[in-house]
Amino acid sequence: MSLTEKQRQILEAIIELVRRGEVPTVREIGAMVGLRSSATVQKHLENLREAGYLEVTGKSRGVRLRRGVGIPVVGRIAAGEPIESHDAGDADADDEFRLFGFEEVPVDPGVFNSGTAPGELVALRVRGDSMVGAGILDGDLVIIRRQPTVEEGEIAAVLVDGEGTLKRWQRCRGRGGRGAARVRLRPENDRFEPIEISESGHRDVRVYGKYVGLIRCR
Amino acid sequence: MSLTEKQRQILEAIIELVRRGEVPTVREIGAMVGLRSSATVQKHLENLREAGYLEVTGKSRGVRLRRGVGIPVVGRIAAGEPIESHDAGDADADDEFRLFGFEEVPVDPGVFNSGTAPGELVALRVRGDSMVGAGILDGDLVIIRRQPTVEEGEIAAVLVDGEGTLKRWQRCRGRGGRGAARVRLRPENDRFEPIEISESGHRDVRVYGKYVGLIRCR
DNA sequence: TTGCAGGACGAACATCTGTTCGCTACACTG
DNA sequence: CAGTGTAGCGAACAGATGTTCGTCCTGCAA
Repeated sequence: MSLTEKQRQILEAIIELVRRGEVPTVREIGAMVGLRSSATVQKHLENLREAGYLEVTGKSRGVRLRRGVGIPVVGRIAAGEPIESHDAGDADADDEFRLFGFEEVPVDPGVFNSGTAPGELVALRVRGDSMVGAGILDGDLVIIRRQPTVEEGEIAAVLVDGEGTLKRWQRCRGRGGRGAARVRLRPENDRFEPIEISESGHRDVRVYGKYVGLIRCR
Repeated sequence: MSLTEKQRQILEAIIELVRRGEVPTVREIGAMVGLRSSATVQKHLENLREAGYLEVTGKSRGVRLRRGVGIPVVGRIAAGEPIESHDAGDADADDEFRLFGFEEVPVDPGVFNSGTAPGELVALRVRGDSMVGAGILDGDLVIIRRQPTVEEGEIAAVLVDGEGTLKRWQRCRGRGGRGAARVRLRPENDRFEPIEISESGHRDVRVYGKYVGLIRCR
């Protein structure tokens, strides 16, 4: 059951308005997506409601989002041996995921976004304790800003052969300064060994995003 | 410039409605506080707006709270030697504080409240690293649920002679099982020593609240 | 007493807003 | 071709909603 193009447009318009702190009317939503008749918008709203994306009270400005305002929890990530994260490696499903993930932490993304565009944050549940030295415990929710690279020494969510792990990112040149670049994924726990990977090797290493924050609820 | 009783009532009514996920109208607010005329409510809203508590758009359901929906940051707390927390020991200013604190983390309190009544959570900025063993770092924002006692072994914000510190709470009977009860405040860092206090002694020890969560933004 | 300010009421008004109805257009299917 | 479903438009309507106006009451100071 996927959304039509227009339904997706309307849903995103509502999310955009809500992120601005507004509570839209039917006609305002219509104006956002270029629909002149409130009746047309209403048909779409009804469909979105049936699909479970909205609640509609019937009163004025009665459209309520069921998701899309917090930070989506898109899966789990290993602090230890890499485990599969929800949408790892599935770039196509990614957009859908970020908007309509199964679960969401009702936290204003602005808490973790310093001036960056909204919508690029995801949360991952930590499994394992290889990062306790950085104050990241088993069960914590780490906030990851999606980006393809990170700086030397930053903590990153990294995909190793499609499986996610949370480690400190270090890049070290091979011998002689011109050899194959290497990546070292360093844990923050003496009981774990760093993972070293030659980039020209057979293992696939990709930065999924940068660690920008953490939420713990006990 | 403090609020009149009626203004306070109205402000709290709005906060209550917003916490329920509603966006109130002038008349709905009036109904909450027992005012029959929308004109009366509007005068109060205008005053609250001038006092900086609200924004009013003029459109329908156009009342916006400037604070009161997130978790208030009421001060700093030591993970190390006790330091003064914002409203420590000032029970009278407490209610005002919790509603209208200087700063607020825009986080749904429900994230940290499991079934408990809303409004009793505060956030404190951690200073020091005596709790790194529990994954609580310098600069973290700890979420504290206000309560007068905690269970043995739980982490608590404790007031020692009016100054706040974050430690693991342990109660130990004095010699012979009937001696003066003692309190031990145990840090989670080998470089710090526990604080031991005899309850019958001259030092004032009070639990400020229980550590229920943490937010870190880097 | 007079005057004034705060608080409250009810009525009235102009929009705003959700909703409904009828109509058209297009793509697809039989 | 007729039938069906989706998408769109404009008009109209009833109720919701912010706003304004005039009035009344009470407490307080001059």
